Amino acid sequence: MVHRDLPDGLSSIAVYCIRMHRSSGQRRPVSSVDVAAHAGVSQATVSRVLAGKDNVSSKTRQTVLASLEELGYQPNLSARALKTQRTSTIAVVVADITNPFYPELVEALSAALAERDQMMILWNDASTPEDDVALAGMMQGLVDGAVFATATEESLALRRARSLELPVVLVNRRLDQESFDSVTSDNENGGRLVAEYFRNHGRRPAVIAGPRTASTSRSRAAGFLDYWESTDPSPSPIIEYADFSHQSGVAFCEKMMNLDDPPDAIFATNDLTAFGVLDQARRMNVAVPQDLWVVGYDDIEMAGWKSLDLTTVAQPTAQMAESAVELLLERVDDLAKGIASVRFASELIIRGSTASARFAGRAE
Amino acid sequence: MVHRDLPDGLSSIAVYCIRMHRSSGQRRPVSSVDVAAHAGVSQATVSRVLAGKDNVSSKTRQTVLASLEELGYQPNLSARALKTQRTSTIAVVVADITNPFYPELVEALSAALAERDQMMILWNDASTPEDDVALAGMMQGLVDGAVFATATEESLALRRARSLELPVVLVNRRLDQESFDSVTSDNENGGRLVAEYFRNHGRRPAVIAGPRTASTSRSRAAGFLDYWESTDPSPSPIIEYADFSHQSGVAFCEKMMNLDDPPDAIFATNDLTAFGVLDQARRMNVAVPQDLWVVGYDDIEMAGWKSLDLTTVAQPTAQMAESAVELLLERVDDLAKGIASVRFASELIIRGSTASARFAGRAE
DNA sequence: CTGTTAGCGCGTTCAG
DNA sequence: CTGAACGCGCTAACAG
Repeated sequence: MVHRDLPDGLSSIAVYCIRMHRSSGQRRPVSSVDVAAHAGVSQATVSRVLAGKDNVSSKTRQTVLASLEELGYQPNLSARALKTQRTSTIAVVVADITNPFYPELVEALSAALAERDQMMILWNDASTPEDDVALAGMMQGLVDGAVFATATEESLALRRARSLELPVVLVNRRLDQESFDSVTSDNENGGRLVAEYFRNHGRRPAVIAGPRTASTSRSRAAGFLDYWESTDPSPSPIIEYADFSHQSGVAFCEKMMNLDDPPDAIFATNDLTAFGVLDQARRMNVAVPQDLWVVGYDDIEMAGWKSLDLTTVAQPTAQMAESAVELLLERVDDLAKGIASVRFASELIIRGSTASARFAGRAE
Repeated sequence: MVHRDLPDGLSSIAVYCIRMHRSSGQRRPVSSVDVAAHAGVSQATVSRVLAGKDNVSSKTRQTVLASLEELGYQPNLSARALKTQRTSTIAVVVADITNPFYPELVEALSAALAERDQMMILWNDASTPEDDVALAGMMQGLVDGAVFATATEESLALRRARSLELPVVLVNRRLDQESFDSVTSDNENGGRLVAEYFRNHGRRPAVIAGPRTASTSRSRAAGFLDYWESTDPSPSPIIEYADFSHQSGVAFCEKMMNLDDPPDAIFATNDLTAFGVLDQARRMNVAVPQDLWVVGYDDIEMAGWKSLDLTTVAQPTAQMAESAVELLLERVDDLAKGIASVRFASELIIRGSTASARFAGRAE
């Protein structure tokens, strides 16, 4: 420990020494007070240097920076948060991280947050309802806001967030009443693109959607059906609402292929379910795309794998994440600002699970 | 606000009213002081009730609980952390969340942590090196410990953690020098099982491993090669170290199939890479399993899909996560306790990418 | 330009 | 059994 003559820093030095002494057993991390004592300045000055304020002489600044370095100081974030009422931490709420769409979204969110020096707490909402308590606790003073990637109308967590007036943004999903900022892609149009594609190729499709409670399911299915019905008065395609799992696709495909007059195209409102459809088709020796076209939604990376090679609708995940984080941080700064809904365009990506790209050209 | 006659609570009440007043613009969350004022007790008593101490009369306890409920009190976790030096938050460090093995592990960790009332901060280590600074910051007072799922010898983050004396446990991977608790499955034996399986079926294999810096790659490959070389003095199989990506499998398979004397079996030390091998085989019209056997490692869920149907080595992910969390929390309680290495058994799961299960019976 | 002071909300002595 | 007082480490307002 450096010893200096100080005008009035004695008390600080005393504190420092005491701390050094009792530290024998359990070393405590170095605090800004320790640094101040070491540098022979007041703790406030250390704080100023840390904050990069300009009202510090360059000489003192050097001294402090040296002490900072030498002692290996790291700010205590809890203390800072307590004082500033800002944690620089954002919660990301996801229902099922094993659905491979979400890791891609989470990664994009993680990058967008890191870029803005925010930490990320991942909350797995799939768990039991009593987690609600923990969730509320978490939100109180632990995070500045939350990104919900799997919002449903009846989500407990979301209601909690609202009652706590926690800044929230919804990505991917949205709610009927626009009480939160949201970032989505144009799901209606995505569904419409698929319907149009099928229609132009004379296909007779069926649809396997996710749960009705998810806006993505509803919008994608609605976009599909609206187009379909508007272009042909004949009976609507079979549509079933299930969940977003692989198994749903398996079960639906089996059911369809066992019909007397099976459809020759299946639109799944997410890729994971579409993979289930592909799997079951393979198991039942139904040739894809000759006897069955399969289209998914999300364009997750696996959709491009040769073994799956799935035609699907792409959304700009990275941009959506970026936009969501931006919106959220704006709301953290100003809770009262107007609600924004950002919507990105979606795009049909044609692969081997439908006609070859060559034929698909006729789609438009 | 309920009004009561209080012996000495006046000052508290005053504080409470002031807060109510200036809250007009920006409502602040209710604190334990607010609750105390409302219940007509001291803040200390509220704290005692919250902590479930027994030295509170049941009458006061009722009053306080009622106020707690009525005001919708939520403890401020930053303040608690500052006081107790415990955040009840654990960092989970992962290199590449889009590798589908990790979401499964993360989910298991998330469940194990939730069960013990711990929050989870997800840290994506894949990012740039300057994140190291942020990482260090994060660890200082923000988390009680960290689970590293992707430890390599030269990991900056890990070195940081060590220098901060942050409690750490490694899952899945381990380091050469045993300076951290670790939980792995028996990777050597997993590799051995695959080698034995190939040997018993007269296959001439090649191996595509992950990076040398990852213990999983090394152990799995070593287990494979050790067995292979101990049972036959002829030239060792071709082995290549790459990364854990899908693309590595694609590239390796292409290279192998273009050899004059191509191998008729490929062992990839993780499933994602094995899928790449399968994809490329399909692209090159190499029949699996007739002309090429493919085996992966991890047994992620997709390995069981009909379109992929991959023979692989399974490890008990959930148990590993459980064990890791347990070990970590023990160390949080006692930083000085001895280092533990837990190792789980691994198991060969035979699917369609090698012989059918019927033939595979001969493996043992 | 710098030091002193006052809390942020909570847990924990120490009196009574 | 309960209340007053203190301090965790930090930021910010106020003096000088």
